[in-house]
Amino acid sequence: MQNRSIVQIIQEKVAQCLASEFNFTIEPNDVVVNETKKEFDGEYTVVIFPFVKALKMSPPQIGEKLAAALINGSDIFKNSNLVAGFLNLEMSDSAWQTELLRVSQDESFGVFPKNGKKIMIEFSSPNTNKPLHLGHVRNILLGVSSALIYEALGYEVIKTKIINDRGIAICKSMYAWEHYSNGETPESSGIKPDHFVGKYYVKFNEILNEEYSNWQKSDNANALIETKGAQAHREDFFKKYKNNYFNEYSQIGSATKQMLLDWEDNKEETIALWKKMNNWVYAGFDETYAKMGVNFDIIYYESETYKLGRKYVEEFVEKGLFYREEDGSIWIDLEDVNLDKKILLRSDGTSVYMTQDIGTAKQRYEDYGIDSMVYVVADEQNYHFKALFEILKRMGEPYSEALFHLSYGMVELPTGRMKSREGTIVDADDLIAEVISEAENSVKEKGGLEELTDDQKSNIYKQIGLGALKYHMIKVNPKKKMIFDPKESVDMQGQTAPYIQNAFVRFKSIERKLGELKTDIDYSAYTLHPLEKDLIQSISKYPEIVKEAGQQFDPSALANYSYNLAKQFHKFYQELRIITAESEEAKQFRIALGTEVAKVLEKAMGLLGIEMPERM
RNA sequence: GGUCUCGUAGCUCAACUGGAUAGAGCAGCUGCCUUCUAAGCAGCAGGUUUCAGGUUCGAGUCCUGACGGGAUCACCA
Repeated sequence: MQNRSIVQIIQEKVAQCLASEFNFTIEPNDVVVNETKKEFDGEYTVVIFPFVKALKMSPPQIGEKLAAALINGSDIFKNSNLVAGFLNLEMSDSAWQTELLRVSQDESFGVFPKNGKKIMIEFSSPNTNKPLHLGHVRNILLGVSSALIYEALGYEVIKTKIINDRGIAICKSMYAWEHYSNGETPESSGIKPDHFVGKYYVKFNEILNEEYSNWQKSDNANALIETKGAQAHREDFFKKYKNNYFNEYSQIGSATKQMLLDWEDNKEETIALWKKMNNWVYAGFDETYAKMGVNFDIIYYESETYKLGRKYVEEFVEKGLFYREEDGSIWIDLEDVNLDKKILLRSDGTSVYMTQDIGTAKQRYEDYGIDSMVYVVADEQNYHFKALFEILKRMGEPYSEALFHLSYGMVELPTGRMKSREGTIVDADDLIAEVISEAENSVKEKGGLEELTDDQKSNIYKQIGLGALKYHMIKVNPKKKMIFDPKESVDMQGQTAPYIQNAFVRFKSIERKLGELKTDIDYSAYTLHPLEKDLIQSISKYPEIVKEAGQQFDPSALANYSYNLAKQFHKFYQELRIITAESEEAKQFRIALGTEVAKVLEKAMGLLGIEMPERM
């Protein structure tokens, strides 16, 4: 990127005038320049209030003098008006022309120079016992777009996921498959392999539930109810007791736990089964990732990282940062920063979640020498990450000031939270298939693509359907929990990706009709329409939006920006002619303007992982 | 109960991080296709920003309290 934007120039002029007229020094960046509200004349507004105190003058006094100085001192201002403490500035046509030219000549507009820094972004991070669902989709979209945004900001980005491939959950699927599948495989059943494994996870729970409800009628259970005095609320009691039952009484529970022990002992056949089933899951996941356009630079497996933190914990006990309880367990006291005492190693010497995360963080730093690290994880883990970051800080890790938890709100349905028990989990593959087929219906109903090949058409269905889904999820500020209405996710009207894509497509359609372009038309004396100024103003601020989206880890800023730009373009398109414009200057100017709008739309949506079709 | 977090139109979301009369979309109602793709445009209607105080030139945004949701407080991950 090169040169200064029109806003930066205004800030500089204001700072200069404040210095020359009032002998007041201010950094140009600190001058507040807003877009002027529609009901006033002008395009940019300088807020005077902040200077009032320092200058000991009233807002009108400052405003009038400043306005006079600005307009006399430069030909970029055409006019001004002062309302209360707001100085509204009307920019000259030549200023807008210059701005459009600047944008169009900047090959890397909105792409910042390489800054030599490495950032690692962890997202997706699934368990291997069931397929991806709606919650993962939000996570993945945030991870992907954050990665793209940081690349545009000049970082070297390393995308990673850590797969939870071990533990009791996967053993459940393994157990159920071993005992109830009759050797069925994804190939033999024709089921997508991750769904296939998920099917056996469900199967396990069915069997467990059956076993449990039988047990509830047993003498054992009755005696237990008696001793706990829970006769009055039996059902409630059993609901809460399920985990205890699994650990203490259940037949398949103990068989599954044995499987986990065998796995830890590296028992050959258990490992073989584990690998077989996990590989099925990975094959399934990869299909889903491919459909969403996701890839990773490095994958970490918990089966490999779960032992990592232990030696550091021991090391820092010696340094006095952690302490050992009498039973041998190791802790850190974080109560002085409003967190609790956290356990870091169990009394039997085995690791907990926190131990692994400490080890993995150090491992990643050793692997890549990263400058910062982002964890895309739902906000239910806020507490955990606060504690983790505090611990790494106290350990004096060099990257500990550059850790960020991209904490996002849970996805809920209009009927409430998704519950596997109630079968309300929205499956990622189903959802993707549905939005694509909805896009297909919509295109066919509308017509106009008949001359394209089947491949081209199916590609367009994907671009529209996936665009709609991705946009629908990413337009919401990540921090907020979102209510996902499946009906609305396939909408193609209003604030949606297809609306934005359509603005792009409309201009592409014009481009195709233009034929050979005359490049020698001089439109520098052309008088701009207000709608054209609006568009230039919007395009101009695109780099700032990218920066903001990155700094705030908020891709929704780009989603909203894209929508507003598309909306302005649709209005422009509706009210002004391009090919049949009133003059050759107008035509050329509008083509130049439309070209830049289309480019920015494509870039902005690109940073959200959304593609633009040429036609739709 | 402790800690954190959220509360904006019937619904889903914005509001440039303290700036002007709080904006969009959906849903509802009116208009606009022999003219560059109507997945569009123009318009109507919809609000005491949960409530009560405070801070200041100025508060949806900051502080205090109340009410109402959510998350979390395991030798689970």
